[in-house]
Amino acid sequence: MKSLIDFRADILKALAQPTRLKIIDFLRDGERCVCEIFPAIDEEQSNTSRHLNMMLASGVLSRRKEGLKIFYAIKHPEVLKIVDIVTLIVKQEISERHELMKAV
Amino acid sequence: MKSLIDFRADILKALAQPTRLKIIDFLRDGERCVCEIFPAIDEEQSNTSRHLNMMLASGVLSRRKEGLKIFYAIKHPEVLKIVDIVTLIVKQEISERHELMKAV
DNA sequence: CAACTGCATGACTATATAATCATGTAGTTG
DNA sequence: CAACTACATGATTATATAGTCATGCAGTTG
Repeated sequence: MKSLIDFRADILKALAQPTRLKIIDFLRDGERCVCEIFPAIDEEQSNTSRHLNMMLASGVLSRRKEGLKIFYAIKHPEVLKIVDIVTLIVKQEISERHELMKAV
Repeated sequence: MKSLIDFRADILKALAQPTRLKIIDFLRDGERCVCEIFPAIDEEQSNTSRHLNMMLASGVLSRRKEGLKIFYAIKHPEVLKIVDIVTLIVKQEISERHELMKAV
C-alpha cells in the first residue's frame, strides 16, 4: 500500500520532467486537446500521450472527451503555483552561480 | 547546455522521491549532520549521503563543515512551500478518490 | 602516528523511465 | 460501411535511478 509520502513523490515526479513541464506551461491558459498539445511542445504524439496519461494518473491533469478529441487540463491550480516557485528558485540559483563566476 | 526548463525539472526531481522527501521533512527545523539524518529517516548512511549530495548539486540543500561533521540545510525556504502545497493537493486527491469509493 | 569517526564514493544490481516505431481502437463522416 | 481522425498502447531500446556492500579519505583524538 502506498503511503502519503509516496503520493507526494508521485505528484512531484509528474512535474519533474522537461517534456511534462512544457505541457504544464502550455496548459496554463486552459484545456487543450492532444492534437494541439504535441505540436506545440514539439514532441511525438505517442510520447505526448504517455506523459499526459501519466499526469492524469497521478492527479495533476484532468481529462474531458468531446467527439474525437480529448481535452486535458490542469486539475489543481496549485500546480501552477509550484511551478512558479520553482522558477523563482532557479532564478536565484542562476544569479548566485553567476556571482561565483564573477568572483573568479 | 542546459535550458531553463531542465533546471526546473532538476529542482523538482530533487524533491520527487520518498527518501529525499523524508530528508526534507527532517530538515524543516534547521540544519542537521549526516549522522543525525540517516538514523532519523531509517536509511543506510551511504544511500543517505548520495541523496544529500544530489540535492546539494541541484541547489535544494546547502552544506556546512564543522570538524568531522557535515551539516546539511534547506537552502531555499520556498522548497518547504512547495512541499506544503503538494501535501494539500494530495489531501484533495485522496478525499476525492474517497468520494468515488462511496459512490459505488 | 595509530586508531577512530563521519562522510563520500566505486562497483554492482535491479528496476524505472523516456522515447520511438508500428499498430490498435473509439468515434466520426462521406 | 469504408475511409478517416484523434488518441492510446504494445514492443523495444537506451539511459537513469535507487539501493547495497565494501572501501576510501579527511579530519580528530589519544
